[in-house]
Amino acid sequence: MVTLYDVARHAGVSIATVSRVLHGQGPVRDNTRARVRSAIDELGYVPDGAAQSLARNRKDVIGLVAVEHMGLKPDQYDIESMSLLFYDAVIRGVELRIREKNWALLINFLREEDMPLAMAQQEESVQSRLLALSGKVDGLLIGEGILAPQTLAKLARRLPLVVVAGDTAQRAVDVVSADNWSGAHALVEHLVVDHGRRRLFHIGGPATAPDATERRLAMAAVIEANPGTTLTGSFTGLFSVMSGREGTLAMLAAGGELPDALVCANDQMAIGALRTLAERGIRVPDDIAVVGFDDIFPASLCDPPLTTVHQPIRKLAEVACDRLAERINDPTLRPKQELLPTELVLRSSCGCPPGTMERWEVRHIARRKPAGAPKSGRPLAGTAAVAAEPLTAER
Amino acid sequence: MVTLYDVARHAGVSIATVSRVLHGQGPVRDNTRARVRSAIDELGYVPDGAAQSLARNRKDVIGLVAVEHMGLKPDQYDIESMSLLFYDAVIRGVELRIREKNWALLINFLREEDMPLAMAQQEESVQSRLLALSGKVDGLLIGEGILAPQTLAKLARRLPLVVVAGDTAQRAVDVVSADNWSGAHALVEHLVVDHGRRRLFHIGGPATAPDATERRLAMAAVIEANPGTTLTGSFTGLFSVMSGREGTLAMLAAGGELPDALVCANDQMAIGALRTLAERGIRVPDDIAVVGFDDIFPASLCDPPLTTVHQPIRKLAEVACDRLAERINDPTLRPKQELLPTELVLRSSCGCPPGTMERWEVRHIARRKPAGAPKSGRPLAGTAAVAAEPLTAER
DNA sequence: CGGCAGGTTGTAAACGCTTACATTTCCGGT
DNA sequence: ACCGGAAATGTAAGCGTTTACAACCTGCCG
Repeated sequence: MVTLYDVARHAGVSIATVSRVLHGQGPVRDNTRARVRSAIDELGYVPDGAAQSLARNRKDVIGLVAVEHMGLKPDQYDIESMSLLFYDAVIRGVELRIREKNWALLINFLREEDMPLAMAQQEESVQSRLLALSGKVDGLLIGEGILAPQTLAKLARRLPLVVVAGDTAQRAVDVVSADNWSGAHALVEHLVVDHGRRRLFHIGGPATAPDATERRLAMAAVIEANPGTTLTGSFTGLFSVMSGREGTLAMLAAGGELPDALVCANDQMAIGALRTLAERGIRVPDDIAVVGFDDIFPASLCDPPLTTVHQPIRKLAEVACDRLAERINDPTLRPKQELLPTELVLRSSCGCPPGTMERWEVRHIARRKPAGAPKSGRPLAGTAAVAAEPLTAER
Repeated sequence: MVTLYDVARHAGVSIATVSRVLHGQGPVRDNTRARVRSAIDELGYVPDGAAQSLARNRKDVIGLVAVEHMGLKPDQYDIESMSLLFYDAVIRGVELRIREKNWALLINFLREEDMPLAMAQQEESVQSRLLALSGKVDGLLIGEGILAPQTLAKLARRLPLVVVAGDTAQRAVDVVSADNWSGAHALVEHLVVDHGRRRLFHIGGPATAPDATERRLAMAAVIEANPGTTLTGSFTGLFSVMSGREGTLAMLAAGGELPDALVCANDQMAIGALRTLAERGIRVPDDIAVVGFDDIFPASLCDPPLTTVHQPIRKLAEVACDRLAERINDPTLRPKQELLPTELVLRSSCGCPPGTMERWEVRHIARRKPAGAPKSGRPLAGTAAVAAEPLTAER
């Protein structure tokens, strides 16, 4: 390994001078600089990142922790077919932003097998993974509601930390999220008010996902605000295409009259639903409307194109990075929670004529706290508002 | 910041003892261990990664450099709609593998704006980015044919390095790729032999992408081997949905009889083609067959479902990580090139009856070197075999 | 009771860099 | 020539770990 000393010796100067040349600061005579430069590339010298970090007391690396919901059996995890797309876009957005700052990005996935919130032992293992990670970075971007709030707060005390796409009710840490509630509210309202769909079925996300909870609560709010509208049933999925299929099958198995609309907590599940309905010969949107959330790439490709809510992922990433940078600069900052506006994307799976496809920015809607909002220790479970309705297909 | 010294003082021992407790090696009396342990979590101590790396002389971090082809204008880069999916899956696969080794993953995207191979100045900037990166990692996984072979070889001399999805003709470095040639060969042969499609149009990938070149050459080989088969034209795209659209429009603009089949170098472009054809009222596969490559998630969702070639991405990632680990252990190893088998995925866009959808593993096909194989300095351009055919729509 | 082998703990030297401070060199003005 | 000060360069002290080696116990045997 070539070190500063080698370069210095080769150029006949001291290591301080080499360092000065490397960083272009401090006065160096032109011909010295030239000598050092040529020594550097003759030897192929590259500064050691670890040593630099140690000396500078900063690493210029931030970490991103993404959460992945998966089937119960670890071996069901099928990378090839299950790009979640949301975090993929977040990763790209973050990378795009931090390269301007000359930082590097360390990524880490937390899969559900890693984090059944129930099992203390595994929670421990997640924590130790995060601690190890935290030794290698200057700050952490952390997805969703992986960790119990107190754990999060504890981690935040040790390390600059911004929660991405998490629960903005969290007041002890920085959070940047899309406005899931308003988006979902606008979406369901569109179904109910504009298309007159009254009988709704919900395929929700995992209880551990705060965004899924937001969407569920928004749906409940619309139902409550529109007499005559009912939730005919719901199903709790894992955000996967397969979950969408299972939820749809559960809905059909319940028998009775078909609901007017199927509201899925994300696009993957909506896609699973579309395919399952197509197999059964059920027409969308004629027999039943289907909507998703996220506006992932394939959403515009299905048949019919999926009405959904667009998440401002790039913006999300940018804001999160900037917030993290601020916090790294000044760890004493008061935590902020920021909600980014979402957009309704009307395609035809909701009943809109094909080609509507305009995007409407969803204005933030002042959110009325649901009456039965849970104040429990396990945060964000918050199914209360919906669970009050009869559930025909609960898992 | 809490250091080893703080812990040592707090526990009334020396830093060496604390270090021993941390790593469970070297004999430590039980009650000392307990004292240290409790000091550690009272103080919330976490070892500093930089200092560890420096002392241990290894970083336990590897880098992944992904290549992204994009529109000419940087601001066309639209994260939300343009997850490339291939590297997303690679990232997941790599992360899954290296976590077993307790390594971390540093990711870096090289976008085309970063690397117009023509412009020496920018090539410089890419190199400096890679050098900076190389100071922070123990080894590098590097995508595709980003760098000129000599640059790659130079980098490989400094740092353990494995090329992922690159050109296996490269003999100076480790390469792990899917067998693009055999996959594309089997796919096109299926169109020609099984479905009797004779007049083919090609929408290819960027000249800088070795996999695109492989696919193009395989197609040329099938055409050459089957008299009566012709290439009616081709278009060079950027692997994006939009490119697929443009290619299709170019094909249509050329006028004359519609080709029998449209062979796209990846699924995104095939999807763009499908949508464009649908708009024009052209039926697939009745009027024209369309096939893609990669088998990304949305490929099974389009209408009609896309016949394509499945890439063993997870396997690719695993093998690449293992190879890198070997090389890190022993940098003197002779470079190996490995080709992973691909699978034909027959859906209905090629003319197969719906529901065929079996996967056939594509056996490796002994590849006959194309006659006009370029030995030029600019590697992998290799359009020769196809360029011999008349091109109705070249860009 | 001395000595010795283990087991246990402490000391100090790296690791490769940055940077405050000390030292030398250079230059123009007298 | 000489001097002062600015410019250029060198010296050395960290940064927080790991780890070879030295030093110290402890208890047991002779």
